[in-house]
Amino acid sequence: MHDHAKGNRKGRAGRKANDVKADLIAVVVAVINRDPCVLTIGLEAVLPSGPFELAHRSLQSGVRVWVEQRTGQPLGYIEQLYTFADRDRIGADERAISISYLALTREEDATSSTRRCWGTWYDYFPWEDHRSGTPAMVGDVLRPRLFDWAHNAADSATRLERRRRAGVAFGFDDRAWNEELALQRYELLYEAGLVEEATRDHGSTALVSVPGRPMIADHRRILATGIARLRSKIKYRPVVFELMPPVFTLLQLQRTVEALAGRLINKPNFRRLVEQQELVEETGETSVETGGRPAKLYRFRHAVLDESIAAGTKLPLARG
Amino acid sequence: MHDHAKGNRKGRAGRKANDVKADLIAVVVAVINRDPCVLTIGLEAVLPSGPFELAHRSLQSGVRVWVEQRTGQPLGYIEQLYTFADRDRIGADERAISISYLALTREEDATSSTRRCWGTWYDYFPWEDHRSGTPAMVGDVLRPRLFDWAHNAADSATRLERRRRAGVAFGFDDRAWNEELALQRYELLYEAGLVEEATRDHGSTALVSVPGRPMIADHRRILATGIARLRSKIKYRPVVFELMPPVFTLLQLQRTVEALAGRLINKPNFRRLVEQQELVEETGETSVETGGRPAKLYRFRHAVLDESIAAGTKLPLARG
DNA sequence: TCAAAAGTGTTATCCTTACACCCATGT
DNA sequence: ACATGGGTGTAAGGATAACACTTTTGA
Repeated sequence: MHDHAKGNRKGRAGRKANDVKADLIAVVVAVINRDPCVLTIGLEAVLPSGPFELAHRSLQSGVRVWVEQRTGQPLGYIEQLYTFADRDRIGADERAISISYLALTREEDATSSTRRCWGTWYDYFPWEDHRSGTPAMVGDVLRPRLFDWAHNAADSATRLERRRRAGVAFGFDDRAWNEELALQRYELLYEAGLVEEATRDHGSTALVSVPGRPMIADHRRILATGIARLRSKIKYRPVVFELMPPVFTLLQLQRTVEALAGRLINKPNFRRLVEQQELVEETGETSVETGGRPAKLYRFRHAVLDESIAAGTKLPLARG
Repeated sequence: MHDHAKGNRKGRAGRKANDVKADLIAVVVAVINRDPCVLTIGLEAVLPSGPFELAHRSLQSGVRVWVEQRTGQPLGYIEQLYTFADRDRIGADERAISISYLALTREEDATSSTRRCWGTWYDYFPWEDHRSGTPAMVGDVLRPRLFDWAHNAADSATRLERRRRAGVAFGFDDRAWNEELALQRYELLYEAGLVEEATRDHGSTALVSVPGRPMIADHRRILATGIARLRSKIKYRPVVFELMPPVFTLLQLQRTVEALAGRLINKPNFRRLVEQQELVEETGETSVETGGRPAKLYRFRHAVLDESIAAGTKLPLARG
């Protein structure tokens, strides 16, 4: 969708002062060995990207071209994440716009090219993995640092506000952890000056950063946006299957969802959920896997993509 | 969010062949007299828009500037909708990118400027208003035309596929109507050549269009995107209040939601839903309105924006 | 007195949640 | 035997949906 033509545009004059550079940038995700991985290029923490060019048929196909050229990784599902503009740079006569995309794929080729570099996203966001309980660093490091930050605010209204925001984002003060708030958490840490990018951007070096690998420019924020979007999307649209092999067991499926969500889920209930929504069908085969009773193998029912597009109604409609 | 700076960019060379023009374009919504209205400029069916300029602090502030300059309408809530590129135009050496936004506001000023022009969005999408039952045109016009289109497909697989897509989008064949599919419906009609924009874009004049006012360029598709987004969003985020006066009755609130959703909702259940989620609080006053018993007046509890950010969990978490 | 809108209650049903428990295989 | 993972059952609690009914005003 969003790919058919725009009509009836007035002819344009030549390039003008307000023209901008448009960059395409991709968060490419695969789950490898129960770890949610993101594709970076070279040895640096850099997301694959490139300029949008005349030759590209559309923005999406531009993303495909760049990623496949630079990493050799073919992409499956793609969706747009967000578009943002550079902040003014003094003396610059041009600005750049970044259009970010989320892409899902499978790493099948064991021959990991040097161009292709997969890394767990929890290297960048160690506070996001709650599969073995809340990480110690959340209580030991983030909580005191964030509370300090709150406490150092100028007025008491701001102090309370910061406390509350930290509490909501990280589940302090008896609040529940919400895995979908990945972006808010990163932005809060940035605002509090607790990630390297913040001190780097502002030229200050005062605060010691919190654990978690930084990325170039604002790539870590884009990655956080992708994680948040994916964690929210798996709940109402069957996108997980883009990350699965053609045939899989229900536990493999569960582990994949757990990897993305960063939390453990209840096995019996998860199975019922999947079966009840008729997302999968048995292949008839069973797997001869590591340890335990052989598991039935399933495949994704591609038909569900057509069928319902799950209503998702929350409105109490009349005379139903 | 998404407004802090990008760091460490390499210096850029001067303008290059791949630079593009970036347009900002806004779907500005208000509900006036129980009708969901969209802001257009002049007498034409044109959404307010303008180029992104060096002077703008960010994309969002650029949208605010343009809309307020062109229409005098102050904007409240704003969110990004989608970014897309023009299709190649033969011989063009430049392309344009459109970044579209959804904005919510209230029309308070009864002195409707000539610059400001509000029109029901159901003028553009008459098939979307199901508040008085399914519009006759859906069964009388759209259904036969879409079935013809399906029937005229080259192969039988495509015929079936088209039938199914039409059925899902418009609720044919005993399917339920889903108000969130506004964009799919428009795109289906475009693909079937049943809206003016389609024949205009392809230079053909063969088919007679279906009722519904066309817009310039692809503005109608952008509007459909905004409608779909808003219809989906009101279900899980309290954005309706951006469209309400500071103080209102529960029935006014219900009518506003109904206007947006294009369907009637059940009064008692709606009230419970609102009260249960503690979205509003009584002002203590009652309204002396048109006909019937005086209604309690409510105001939005802005606190809810902070509090929960409603989990929206669909995963069966373990040992919760 | 009636129309119109405000507001309350009650029930059946479904979905989610939380457990408890048994099955099949390899070592 | 037991560890590991596969797989089923069930009962409590909450949310939703459907509908019936009472209250308060103005014309």
